[in-house]
Amino acid sequence: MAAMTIGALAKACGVGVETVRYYQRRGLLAEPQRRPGGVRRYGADAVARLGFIRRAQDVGFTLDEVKTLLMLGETPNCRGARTLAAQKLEVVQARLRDLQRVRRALTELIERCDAGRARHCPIIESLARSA
Amino acid sequence: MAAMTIGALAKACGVGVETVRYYQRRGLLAEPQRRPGGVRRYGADAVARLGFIRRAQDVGFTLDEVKTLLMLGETPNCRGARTLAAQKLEVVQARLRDLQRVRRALTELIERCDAGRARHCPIIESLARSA
DNA sequence: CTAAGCTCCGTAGCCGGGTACGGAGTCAAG
DNA sequence: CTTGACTCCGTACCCGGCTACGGAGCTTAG
Repeated sequence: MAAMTIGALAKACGVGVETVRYYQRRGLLAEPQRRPGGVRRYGADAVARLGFIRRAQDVGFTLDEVKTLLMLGETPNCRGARTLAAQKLEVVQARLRDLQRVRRALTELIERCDAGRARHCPIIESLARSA
Repeated sequence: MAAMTIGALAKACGVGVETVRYYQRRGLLAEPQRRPGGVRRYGADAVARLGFIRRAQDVGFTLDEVKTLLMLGETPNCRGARTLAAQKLEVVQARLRDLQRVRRALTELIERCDAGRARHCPIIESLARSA
């Protein structure tokens, strides 16, 4: 049941083989035990850890931040993880504000275009004007 | 009044000299006239065009898309610009949805952390659980 | 035993949007 | 006429997160 090859682990977690090796190089996954011959053998713990990495990525942490979270998880330190999450939330909120501004701008461009009646393309004209 | 060097143009538009040269290589800015000696000389039209590029970038167009917009602007073709803007709006809206999901997730992590009383860090625990 | 298919490894390339380097030429002020 | 600031050019490098390559060696089904 345990003792999967790199390919089996990758498939179980929905990532590529190269990605697993890459995480190992980045220090996110520990070097596993090997069979004589050199082939990596993984257990259920590796599946869990890889899952952690993907979920942390999904909520917006970079691989370096995920690495920090993993270290924090080993020596439980809630303050560190909370700080990291709060910082990330700030970044996400700033990006949300930016994108909302962009959405408003694009919506207006398109509306002006659909209002028709302009001699020149209102999208081009809008971008050509400063401020 | 006109006839600025690359440095003056860059400063006027708030970009770096290398950026102007880069836009030229990318075909976003036309190669300008040169003084004997080879120094580029720019007029007010270059300032306008560079401003167009920055504004279009600000609303989320990639440099390749900006290039397309600029071409559309020369042979006014409203349909092309409208299509590009509508596609970009779709992408922006999708990204907004993603980020809102991330914000919710992070907010929940932090709230759970602040609720206290857990034996282990709830942020780490949350990421460690699948689904 | 063989052949398919997985795994090993290091290194290089991809995307987008620049930034940095470095040696040579040019230009304007003092 | 010198000095210092600016410009010229091509090329290489940066970020993050993979993905591809290629020539080995290992493993397993038939």
